Amino acid sequence: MKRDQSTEEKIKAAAKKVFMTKGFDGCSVRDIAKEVGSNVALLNYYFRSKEKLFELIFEGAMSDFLQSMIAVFSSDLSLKEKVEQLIDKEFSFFMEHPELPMFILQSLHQNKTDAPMPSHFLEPIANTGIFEQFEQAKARGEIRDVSIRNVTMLLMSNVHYPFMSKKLTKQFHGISTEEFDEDLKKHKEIVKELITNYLFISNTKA
Amino acid sequence: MKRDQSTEEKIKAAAKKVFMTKGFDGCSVRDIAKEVGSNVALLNYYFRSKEKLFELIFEGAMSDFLQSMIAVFSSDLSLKEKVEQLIDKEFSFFMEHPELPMFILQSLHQNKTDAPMPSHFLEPIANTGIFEQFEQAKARGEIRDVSIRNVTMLLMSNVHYPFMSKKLTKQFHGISTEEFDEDLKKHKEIVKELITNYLFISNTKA
DNA sequence: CCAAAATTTAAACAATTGTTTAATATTTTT
DNA sequence: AAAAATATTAAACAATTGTTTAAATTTTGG
Repeated sequence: MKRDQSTEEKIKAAAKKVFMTKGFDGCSVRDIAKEVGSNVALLNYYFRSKEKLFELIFEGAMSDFLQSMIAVFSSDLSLKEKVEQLIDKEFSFFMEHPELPMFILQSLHQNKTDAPMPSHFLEPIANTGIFEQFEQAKARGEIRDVSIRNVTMLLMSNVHYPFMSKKLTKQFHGISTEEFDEDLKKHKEIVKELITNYLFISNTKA
Repeated sequence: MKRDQSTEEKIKAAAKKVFMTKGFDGCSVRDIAKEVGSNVALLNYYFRSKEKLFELIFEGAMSDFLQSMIAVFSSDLSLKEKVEQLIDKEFSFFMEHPELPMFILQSLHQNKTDAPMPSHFLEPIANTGIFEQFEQAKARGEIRDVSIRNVTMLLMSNVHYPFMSKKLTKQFHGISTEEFDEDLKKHKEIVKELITNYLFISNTKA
């Protein structure tokens, strides 16, 4: 029955590349077919429609997007160490996949996938016990009385946004990609210090 | 010659609305015409092409986007007051125009406008003297030895991102719009405290 | 090796895209 | 009020869109 896995995979890889850079509306199925080096009909043969193919790519991207968190949360580190590791790991992950945050947010923004986030995305995170660890640290007075939702917003803002704003930032300051990458590295360190200093009470003064 | 200003303005308003929500690729000129309640040919009569119309809307959006900063920077407040005011003003501005950050970053991301940012955008900001004020404060040891580029990245991340990530955040935490807006208000206060505490040396301890 | 199944292709489909043309309507100028 | 300029419309344009059809090719299983 199944002859060659690689064609289906080649299409997925091409679709990912094209969708990521141009967005769902910004490309045609022929753009993807050209990237594969093949025919348009082949895409529908394997994936039924452009929309179905996109949903597949999006789900994969969302999975990658959240996956990088889970490894950190699953470890048995202290909360502070987890926060620091999360920032480190997220930055190196997005350094490898800089288009990911924009792709995810843009796709959600334009209702390209209006279904609520499936529980199989969220449950693995909840299962790490990170939320309980957070509440316990709060109960012990180790961290500020701030909601985990606000900490999440803080973390995501500072970790995702820089990768989304590369063009704006470069133009705004008139800097090169190299200078921007330097700023990025420095930003990571600032964010780490900033957030741990804010969140962890006993450590506001070294 | 000019008979009625309102048609041209009506088209601009409709185009702004449609482009903002759907993006350049996500809408057709007929979508805009329908929003105006008129004909497709009329758009090209006034604006020559979809692309030209978009560039106009984009420039206006970018102008609004940067304008809200300039008022704050032009005042004769202290640097700390300016930072606090900037965060306040930016938040209330984006509360009124929540789609703006996503529209700007997405448009730049997809090279919908590849021209470098015109100097008439940047110069008004430089002319406020904010950069000099920053360097002087640094020389006097009032603030940390951190580049203004990194402070900018910090501010933009925390001010823009929350408005871009509304759908992701709501789905992630399974919360309502009202709850999200509450988080937003709290986020603003956190960011203000966080950044001033980090940046201004003498004020790390109240 | 041969038939059946799976894969790949080229071509066609109707619908939609941005733009233009040419005719009609409205306003302005004289 | 006549003429000129401006504004608005409907219709058509070729190109591109996502999808389907049907034929050709390749692979698989007996």
